[in-house]
Amino acid sequence: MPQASERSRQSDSRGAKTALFDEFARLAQALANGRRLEIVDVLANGERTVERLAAETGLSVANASQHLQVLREVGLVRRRRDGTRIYYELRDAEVFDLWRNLRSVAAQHRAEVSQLADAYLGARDSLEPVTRVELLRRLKRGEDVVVVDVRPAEEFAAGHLPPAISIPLAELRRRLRELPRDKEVVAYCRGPYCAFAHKAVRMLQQAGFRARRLEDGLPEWKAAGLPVIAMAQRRS
Amino acid sequence: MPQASERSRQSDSRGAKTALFDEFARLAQALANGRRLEIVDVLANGERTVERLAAETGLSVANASQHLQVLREVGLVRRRRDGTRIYYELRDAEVFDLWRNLRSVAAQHRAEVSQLADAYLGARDSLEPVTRVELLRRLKRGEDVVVVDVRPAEEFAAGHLPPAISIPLAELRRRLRELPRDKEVVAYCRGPYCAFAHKAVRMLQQAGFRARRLEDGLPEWKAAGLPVIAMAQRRS
DNA sequence: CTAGTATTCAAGTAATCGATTAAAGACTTG
DNA sequence: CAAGTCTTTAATCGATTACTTGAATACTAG
Repeated sequence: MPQASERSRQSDSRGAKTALFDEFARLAQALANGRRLEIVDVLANGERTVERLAAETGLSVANASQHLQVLREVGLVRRRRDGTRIYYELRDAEVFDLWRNLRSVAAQHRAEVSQLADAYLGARDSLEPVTRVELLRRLKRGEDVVVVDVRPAEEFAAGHLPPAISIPLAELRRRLRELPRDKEVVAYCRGPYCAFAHKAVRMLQQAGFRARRLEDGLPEWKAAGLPVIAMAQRRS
Repeated sequence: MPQASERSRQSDSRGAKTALFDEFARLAQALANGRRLEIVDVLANGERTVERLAAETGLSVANASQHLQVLREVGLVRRRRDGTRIYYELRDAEVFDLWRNLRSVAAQHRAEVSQLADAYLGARDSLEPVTRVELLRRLKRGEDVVVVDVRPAEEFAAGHLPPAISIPLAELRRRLRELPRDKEVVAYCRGPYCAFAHKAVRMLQQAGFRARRLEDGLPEWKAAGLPVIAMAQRRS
């Protein structure tokens, strides 16, 4: 944006309008990077240190830190210090709404997105995912459903569905015996573009379980105003 | 984004995730420019030709066209041809939601935005704006309110509040006599970051009218599911 | 205070972006 | 089909972006 700074400096009416809309654009600019969006998607599940974010997104620590500065400058995330490490989190629920709105529009209007989603998440679900409403109804009726949170244990601790048990995807294979074969297993993770639950359901189905995926993840559940349980916070 | 294209080309799991989130980012990228956001804001009020958009945003026609291609490539706008000219419009209501969400987050978290908004729109309203709910209540009660749409006549024709009369800002000064002095005048335009209604209210107040601004514009009214009247379409 | 860990900053480089200008396309009208 | 209008494309150039590497900063523990 070559002239942007020049035009923004003006103070007449057009210049003021330009400057105002450039400011809105700066926010979009902060979201205009796939790695930053991955970071936002992870942070929607709870705060993280720079190092963990870097590990989860496959970025170098320095690079992750730089991305976090970009998000911080526009107010999308905030941080708190705990001893030598720094935890980042989304500024508030509206930031998550924005990310959800963005990906929703992208998914609706861009064929590329659903193709790439299939490529990443695996082919379409063999079974329809369970909707939030359906899950709630079945839980209330006392039907036989087991809800499994397959995210890392830390995220389960930061907040999870009330009836859920925690079996991180990495541990699922060796903890299959903890799951009942006479009930349906419903797995969830970080959201519709997180691969954990997809993988978990495939693994469970191959092992002979009746398993389905919750339509989306914990952040969406929380955003829908449904109850979430958090465990006692760990401070280093 | 130097490596983006390389990484996107991979087909392993990380590469697939990278490609997927890069695709989301492409949408944000399209919004990451102040001029394109101005275009979106105008288009929320109805379709426009390239030439008109260029005039309204102060861009050259070629430049406006290029921005429109960017928006079109990601599916934010679509176009229809009418003889020699081409009309662009927002793809659907969700695109407007996204823009609104973006500017809402920006306004909430960034002090710069409200400063720049004041600089562009003039100091804070001397009177609180009228909320949609309040206006509806007063209209239903038959209280004395006159609603004025101060946008260009074309936009009024494309859709307006049922009780509104059209007096484009440019004509307001010489059409003051059409407005009653014993009623309150409520002016609206394109939205909270459009200067028309602000200017109209200042002009009216200086001319001795009781005038206030509707809290935001027609697109938000429509998005709230409230009734909108459109006049017969003009085809070239 | 020193060593150690976590995070941020700074410099360098390849890729991308945005505006201008000029030329080419697309369609209508005579 | 030729002239005219509206729109798009191509080429160019300065500015910005993202990642890497290496060094600086901030804090804790001993």
